[in-house]
Amino acid sequence: MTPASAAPLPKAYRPHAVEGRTYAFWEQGGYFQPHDRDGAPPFTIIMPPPNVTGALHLGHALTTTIEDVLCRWHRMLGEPTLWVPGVDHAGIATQNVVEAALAKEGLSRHDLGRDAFVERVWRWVNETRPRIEEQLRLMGASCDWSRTVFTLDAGPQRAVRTTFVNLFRDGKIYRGHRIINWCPRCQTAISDLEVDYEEERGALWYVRYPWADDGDGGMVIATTRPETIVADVAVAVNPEDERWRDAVGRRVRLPLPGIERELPVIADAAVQIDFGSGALKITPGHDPLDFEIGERHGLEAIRAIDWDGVMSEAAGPYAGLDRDEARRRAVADLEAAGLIVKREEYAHSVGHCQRCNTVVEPLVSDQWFVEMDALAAKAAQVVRDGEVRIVPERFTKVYLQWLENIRPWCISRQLWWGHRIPVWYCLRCDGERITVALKNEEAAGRVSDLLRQGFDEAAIVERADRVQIGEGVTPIVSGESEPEEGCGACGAGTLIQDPDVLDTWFSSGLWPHSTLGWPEQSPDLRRFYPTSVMETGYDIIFFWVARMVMLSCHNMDGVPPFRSIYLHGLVRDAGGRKMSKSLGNAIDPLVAGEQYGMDALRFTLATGSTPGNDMRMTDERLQGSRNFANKLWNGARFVLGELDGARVDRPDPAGATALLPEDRWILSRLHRLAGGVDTLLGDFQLGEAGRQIHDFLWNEFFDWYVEASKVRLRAGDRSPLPVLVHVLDSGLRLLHPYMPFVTEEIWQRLRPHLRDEAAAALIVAPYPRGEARWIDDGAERTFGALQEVVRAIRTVRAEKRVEAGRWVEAYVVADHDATILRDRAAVVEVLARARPLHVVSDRSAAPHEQVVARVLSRGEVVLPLGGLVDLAAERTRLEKEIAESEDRIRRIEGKLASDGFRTKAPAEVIAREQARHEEVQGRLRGLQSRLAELE
RNA sequence: GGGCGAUUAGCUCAGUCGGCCAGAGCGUCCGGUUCACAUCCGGAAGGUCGGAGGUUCAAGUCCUCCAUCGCCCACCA
Repeated sequence: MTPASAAPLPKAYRPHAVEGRTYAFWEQGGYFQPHDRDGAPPFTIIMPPPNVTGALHLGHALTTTIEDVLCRWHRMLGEPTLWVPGVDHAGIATQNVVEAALAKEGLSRHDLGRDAFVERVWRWVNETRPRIEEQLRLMGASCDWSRTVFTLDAGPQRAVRTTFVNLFRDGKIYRGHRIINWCPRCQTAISDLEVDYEEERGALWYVRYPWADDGDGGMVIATTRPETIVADVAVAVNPEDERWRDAVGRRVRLPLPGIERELPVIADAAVQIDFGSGALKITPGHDPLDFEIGERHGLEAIRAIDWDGVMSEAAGPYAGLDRDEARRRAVADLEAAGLIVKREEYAHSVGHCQRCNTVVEPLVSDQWFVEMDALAAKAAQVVRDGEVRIVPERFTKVYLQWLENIRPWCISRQLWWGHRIPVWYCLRCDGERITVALKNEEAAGRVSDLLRQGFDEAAIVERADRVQIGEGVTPIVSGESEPEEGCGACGAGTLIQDPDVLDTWFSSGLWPHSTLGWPEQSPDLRRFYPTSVMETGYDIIFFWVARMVMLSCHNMDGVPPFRSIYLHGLVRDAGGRKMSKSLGNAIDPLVAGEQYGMDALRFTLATGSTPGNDMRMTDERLQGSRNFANKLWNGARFVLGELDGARVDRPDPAGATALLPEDRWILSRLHRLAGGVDTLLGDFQLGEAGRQIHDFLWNEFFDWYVEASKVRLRAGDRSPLPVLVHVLDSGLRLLHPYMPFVTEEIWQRLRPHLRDEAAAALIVAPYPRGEARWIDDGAERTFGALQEVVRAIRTVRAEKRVEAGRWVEAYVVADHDATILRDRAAVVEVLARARPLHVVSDRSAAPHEQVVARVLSRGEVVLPLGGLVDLAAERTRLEKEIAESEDRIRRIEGKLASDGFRTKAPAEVIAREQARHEEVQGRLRGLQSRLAELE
């Protein structure tokens, strides 16, 4: 850190010269690590780990800013503060990026084989991960880098396996043959949450299914997916539906040519009577509702669409066609057969893969699931009981409703990048049902066949590239990398691991405890769990937040992972659109930081947002924040310049009488602010707190106190220095969480002037608390009167076009406030450029001719302006003000006269109204007598 | 189909136990080279707080309905 005596401060704040150096100073000082102080309870935030896939965007910047503000605040409050940084391996997203890179070389992941592909991803991750961490450093994130975690590190790996095994043994994880969402492009199952539904214009075809025993009639059935007719196994109607009562039990013929199948008509309450014709074709292989109905009625699920979205052998004449082409052909064939009764334009929502936007195909397959009911009940309970608080509160309802309607979570993904499922199968016991493709297409087939071809078991495991597990295979679940004892059933058979990996969110769900060492009972886990706040965007409340609560409660004996959940909104562009690379409207946080300074970016993000609401980011706002940093810099430059090497004591409340009114005023304002900020930050109202700090520093401290202090300083009186230094020091402390760089830089230069300052750095200097003994209503009122006089004179000057530099004589008629105005006349003179200032107690003591007067709330300002006075204009203005005052008095009197008000309003409010009444009355009298003079 | 949010000055937004004449930044207009700062200083104009009811002594704030925009959830064959 540059010593304070170094080069003089440049005229404008230069972020680049400060940020990197200051961050290094903090990091080397070890301030980012938690330090025990008097056994104070710790403050802990686990950072939502950014994906390794890319650069930080403004959403990350917002997260980082809010969490850093909270951490810096709590650190300055003296709490041992821990902010754990981390990075997420981001299964599908990362695999897609690396596969896209491979595709440019004309390769697929299968050309490389699993091991080589995973190695390639690791190489890429090792390049991008440091970049992301570097970006967090540039933002000023005060997180503990000695504890940084990657979701695929050994610790989290172990946490994932342990959780899987425990849930499996509890019967909460199981392998099931069920319908799932399948992305034909990503070639993997995805969970319900990873499907985005988009409204699409399509068609609803009404198709006649002829009776099996009577070719003329039949049932008319509406469908949006004629290509799935090939996989129909039944037709269902509602048991209450009178129209179809006689149909139940009969059979219809599958209407497409080339497939001979009769479909029983069944009754099921899930069928809606008022939709379409009331009859529903049942395709358990390709529709979730049909699958359920099929389960109830023991129907077969035919898979007519294959993993790649192409019709399978089961589709008969349509086999080999793409599903879209198959639809067109099916419609054409139905039309040709005269079986299309009608076609309606129809808008319905179609599921798309969140990652690649491909239309998702519901398919029946073998996947791993988590049974959620018990986990969800617990997660709901801790929120309902208030053990965990959600901010803003309205998201509580959203959270609870989701948990109450939860369904099993499909956690297996047919990817190579991620946490491998800790399950093995025996080649000897199950070799008839396991299919393996070996690397480089040496061979492929069932294990039993490969063994016959001469591959030994070890070679198959070693060279397995793709593995498919058939039905009925017995899983061997193990928390260790491989069960040493081998197959329990046959004793010694070679094992092959389940090829699937887990949904990324499974490992993310363990984050609050896996980062702290679980399943080890580590010192960090004991000390920092449960964490204090989970801060993230409302868009991942289900994906991540709810799952963290569920899995953490399960693993940590029912103790929820955090006390508060703070949800922020999305950052949008100037037009309110979501920022995205493809729209080209995304502001890169690092570019913004480069341009305006990181403090400016942070301040804009922190003060531009309110809890849970989206915000817009514009260059204008960034400029405003940059200007604020510069204002602070220059204000500090002034104070430091005046100090001239002096050391000062803090103002002493016991000696408060030695302080002048403006001193007591600014100190009172400061403590009022500090008290408010304390409350606001405790309630996660970062934006409001930041704005108040901004307004105090600029509009009160710099605009009024600093200007007022110049009166004494120029007269050689150094008595304002302790107040200037103290308020600047406190302001820097208050602002530090928001604008850490510029405040630390200034503070390091201010520190030598602070007598007995114990803190070595602002980042660990105590945060100001509002102290009641400094609150001074009298000083605030009297200085407020002084401000009113100054403003009145300034307004008159501006209206009358008095040259800015010219001094004018002024009279103030004052009664109550005469003392301060007389004592501090010099301040009024300088701020209003009015000299000499005569403070008189009666209007008659001020001149009447050729003057412009302003009636104040108490008293009057009179400026003898000679030829500038326009009597007619004065009269008009006075009449307008009189009318306003009279109107106001009428309203106040109406209120005071009301029985309801006098009997029901609090005494305090009544007193306030009465005082106001008197004040306006006084003002009105002043206005009237002034008008009378002009007549 | 259900739920949530937004609607306040020309623009972007604050306004969280209902209680001064509803605030800020930007923009606009007028005026400023005062030795911290033109990334600045002083002044001004500009709002029936989306609409209609209601509760209350008192409503931008609470309740009901409506309108427009946006979001989330849902097995819309």
